[in-house]
Amino acid sequence: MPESGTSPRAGRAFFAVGPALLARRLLGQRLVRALADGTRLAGTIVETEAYLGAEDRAAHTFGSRRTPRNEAMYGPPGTAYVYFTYGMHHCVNIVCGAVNEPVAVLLRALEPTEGLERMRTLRGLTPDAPATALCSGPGKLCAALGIDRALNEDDLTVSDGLWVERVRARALPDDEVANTPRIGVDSAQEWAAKPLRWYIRGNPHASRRRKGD
DNA sequence: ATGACGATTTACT
DNA sequence: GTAAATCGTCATA
Repeated sequence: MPESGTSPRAGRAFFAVGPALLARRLLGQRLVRALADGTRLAGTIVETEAYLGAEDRAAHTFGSRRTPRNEAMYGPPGTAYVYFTYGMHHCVNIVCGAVNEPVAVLLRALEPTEGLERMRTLRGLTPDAPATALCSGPGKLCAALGIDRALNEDDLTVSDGLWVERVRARALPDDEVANTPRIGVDSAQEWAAKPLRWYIRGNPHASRRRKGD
């Protein structure tokens, strides 16, 4: 596959854990996108959120809701769940847990490492745009990497278009990670306050909207 | 068929 | 800080 000289691709076992654990373990790993023309884009995952499925009022699968849109959430761990929202943005999740357990991790921000010029083009930004403007939010990240619904339901353990590379064998130490409530789920009542968002402390590429960096 | 609503971003007051 | 942009999806009828 197109991975000479790179780190090993994350396989099924890496994703077959609960969403809170996967969200935590994805930090510091590399998300890679191969465009149709072969261009390789990549970035270090610096911000994630866990969505806990049937019990989680903020999740698309709350109450075990199953529709054409969220069908990917019921796929095997390592499946991409890409959805379109607000009439203009895409967001990408990685399904985890067990088969038929609709839980996933939303990828919220990357520190871009490969293909920054192309990312600027895809984002519609000028060549002098700062790197921190490229992937510092779930919608921005998808635009910068050319991720849309064509990738929905892709299996990241074998996909030629999108995968995760394990650039570190162990999770980041706790003192380098911050944990806060999720963004944009204020209407989820008691679930809005649960600390299910993680980001690399002090990293300038994370989205920022709440107090506490 | 209709209407309300987003797991957001950007531009403004 | 507030508001507009913009449209697919889903519940209701």
